[in-house]
Amino acid sequence: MFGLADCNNFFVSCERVFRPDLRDKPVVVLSNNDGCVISRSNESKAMGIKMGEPFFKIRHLMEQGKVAVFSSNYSLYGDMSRRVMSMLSLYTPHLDIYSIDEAILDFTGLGDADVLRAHGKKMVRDINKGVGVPISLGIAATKTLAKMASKYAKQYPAYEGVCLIDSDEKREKALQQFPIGDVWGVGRQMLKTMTYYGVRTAWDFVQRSENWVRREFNVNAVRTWRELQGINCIKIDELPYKKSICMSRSFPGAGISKLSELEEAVAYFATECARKLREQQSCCGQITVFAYTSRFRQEQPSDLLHQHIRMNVPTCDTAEIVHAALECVRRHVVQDLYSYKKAGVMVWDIVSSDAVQTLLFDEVDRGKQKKLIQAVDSINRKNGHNVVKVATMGERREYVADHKYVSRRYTTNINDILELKV
DNA sequence: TCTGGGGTCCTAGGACCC
DNA sequence: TCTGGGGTCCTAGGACCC
Repeated sequence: MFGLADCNNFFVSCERVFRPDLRDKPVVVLSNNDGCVISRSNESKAMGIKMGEPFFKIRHLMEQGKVAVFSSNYSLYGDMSRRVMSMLSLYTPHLDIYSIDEAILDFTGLGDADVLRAHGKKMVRDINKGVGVPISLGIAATKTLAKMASKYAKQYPAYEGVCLIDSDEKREKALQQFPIGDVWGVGRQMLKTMTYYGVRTAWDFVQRSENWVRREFNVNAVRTWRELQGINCIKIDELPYKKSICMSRSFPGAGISKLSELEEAVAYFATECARKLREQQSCCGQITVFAYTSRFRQEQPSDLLHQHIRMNVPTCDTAEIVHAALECVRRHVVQDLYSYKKAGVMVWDIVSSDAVQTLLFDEVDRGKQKKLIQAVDSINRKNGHNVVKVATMGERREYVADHKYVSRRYTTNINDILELKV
């Protein structure tokens, strides 16, 4: 049996831990640049605020005091996530962290349904008490079913946060009431096809033949189809390292028009990618740079920059990656008449640092380079992020723009710690 | 005026091999 | 009516997830 633990309205819940006055109030958390809504409390969902809704469309609600708004505070959410995960790991011999707010627990051999339910309820209570974040736990024979169960656990308060699917009868009932579009693995495109064929619930879906599923969709859909019938076939890999790393941002206001500004941003993104590569002891073989103008501003000239470079030898060296990224920018004709709203750097074709294929006629002294990187990393670790950096990055420290409603970093910055007045 | 960011996996089609 | 057969590897694009 698997347990799927999902934090309810995670970012909002994190904010509420330090703002108990907002417990039963409508709350939303915004994306970078205060762009759009990415987390909603149940109360804001009930008000009809949609996931991904642009902030400007609901600003009036905030101004009327009807909804509390927060900019995203990833230092806080990341730290709260670590706390939740570390508590979750106490309740299973094996924990797979699936995302910032979700994890899969292996409950194999832990006991019968009653034991599991009691175990799960204790876990949910303990985490609520220990971290302050509400959790929903679904338990079933497959991960897809457990995910479905966790949604039921969230939906019905009587379950006290835990829903268990442990018999064919329960599975059948659960499938019959579950909209097909809410099934894990069914996205927008698949939903369209399903609707066309009159498949409305998860139950309708499993009534179809395997051949039909394979014909209309692909092997992933077949896996989902099997999982819904209790056949375990989705493996969540704990990848030792990421296969691609991307760093990108939207620019606020009119965006960026000057080549020099675009270069600064790209140099910064490339620096961060290189740092993340080294963090997981890996090197990248290829580098992609992209930038584009607003897709919402039809009347302005539009442009798409998309260039990539293959490295002779996989690298994690900041200077080398920045250099390649800037080369990508310079290959493209950047004109002042374009306002780039978003840009980013992606590094991929990633290999482990100790498995790099070297080049016989390599022109770079990699030993020397390595020493330099280590020295720079060690200075930056001691003295702060990017204290030593490539000059192209300019004076700007980070590309976070508007975050007017950001909360304090209560748990990760000593200056932001809560003060109690007695 | 204002519309996020970061990932993985699969597939089709082309280039190549014998 | 007819066009050989069987492979691998690579890549771009599209699907999905949070």
